[in-house]
Amino acid sequence: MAQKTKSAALPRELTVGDVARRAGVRVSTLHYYESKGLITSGRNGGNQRRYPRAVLRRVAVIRIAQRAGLSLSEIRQALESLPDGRQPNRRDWRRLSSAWRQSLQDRIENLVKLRDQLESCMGCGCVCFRDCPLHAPDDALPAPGRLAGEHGPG
Amino acid sequence: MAQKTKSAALPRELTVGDVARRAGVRVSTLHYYESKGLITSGRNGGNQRRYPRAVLRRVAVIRIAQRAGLSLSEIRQALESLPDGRQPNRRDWRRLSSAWRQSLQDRIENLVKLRDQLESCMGCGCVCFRDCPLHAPDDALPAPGRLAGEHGPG
DNA sequence: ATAGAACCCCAAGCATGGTTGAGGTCAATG
DNA sequence: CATTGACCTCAACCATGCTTGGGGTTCTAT
Repeated sequence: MAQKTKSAALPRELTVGDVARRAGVRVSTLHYYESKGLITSGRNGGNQRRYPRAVLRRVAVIRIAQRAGLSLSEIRQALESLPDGRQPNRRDWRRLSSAWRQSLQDRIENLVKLRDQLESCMGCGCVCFRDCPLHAPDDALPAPGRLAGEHGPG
Repeated sequence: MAQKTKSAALPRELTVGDVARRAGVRVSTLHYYESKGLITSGRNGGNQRRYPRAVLRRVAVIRIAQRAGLSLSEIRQALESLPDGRQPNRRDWRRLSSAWRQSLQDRIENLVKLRDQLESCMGCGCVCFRDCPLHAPDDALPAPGRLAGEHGPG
């Protein structure tokens, strides 16, 4: 027996159930991430997934990146930039996080701009939104199926 | 003839095409908004939609709210709080914008927190994300089909 | 009067991010 | 050895926010 459902002492390999429980996601989500190339798994004799403990960090990082507003495909691309053979180290993660921090920063700046103009602009009596600083025709709307009031797309 | 495709002088009523052009959205989007109860339209003798000019502001407001991270159903609810008979005035819009500003503010604060913890946390060597301030198990992920890197369920 | 643009409605389709369920296998326990 | 829970795959489904297309009508210009 490798590990129990009720976590035994420091098992070497994790089952999907283990990972799901520890990472706080559903098994179906892990399957989904795998299908999208965000994580990978080994298989045991009976074709069941077995994960190294490092997958926990990986999943955590994926979730964090989602909260930062990245799509799964963006996250996948970023993760692909991690070293191939060896385990990612501190430096590797730090590199990723810097890039993400920047895009997060941009997002924040946009929202702050919006916030600061919101009241004056919606409160004003102007007829013509075309001249309004908030009227951004080609501008980025939330991508369908994403972000949220940091709420939770469904 | 009420108005031309190429805007004549201050037409009283707008066609869908007019609204689409002026508001910078597709006709299909206006149909969609109507189907979701975000806007309404009158009809002419031939069953074609006719809009008062006020719809322009309404659409603009919808777009702004989307950028602020609200879902269409949240926006619809907010718009329903507008006065029924008369045109919304400055005060009405201001009330809406205040509420939205607050939710936008919350969103921003969350993202800032995330940003400030991102580097230290992803860069750190900790094994256990469960103890990490970035590990927010039940926490709000972007709602599927929404927001985006201010990009696009979502 | 007639062509062509613009409009109508409806159903289906797309993308994202998952979840659910059916039908069947594997593994740990008594 | 049998049960039971965990796992497997695959297809279908859900929600959001639209877009596309088909078949038919109405407008506007000439």
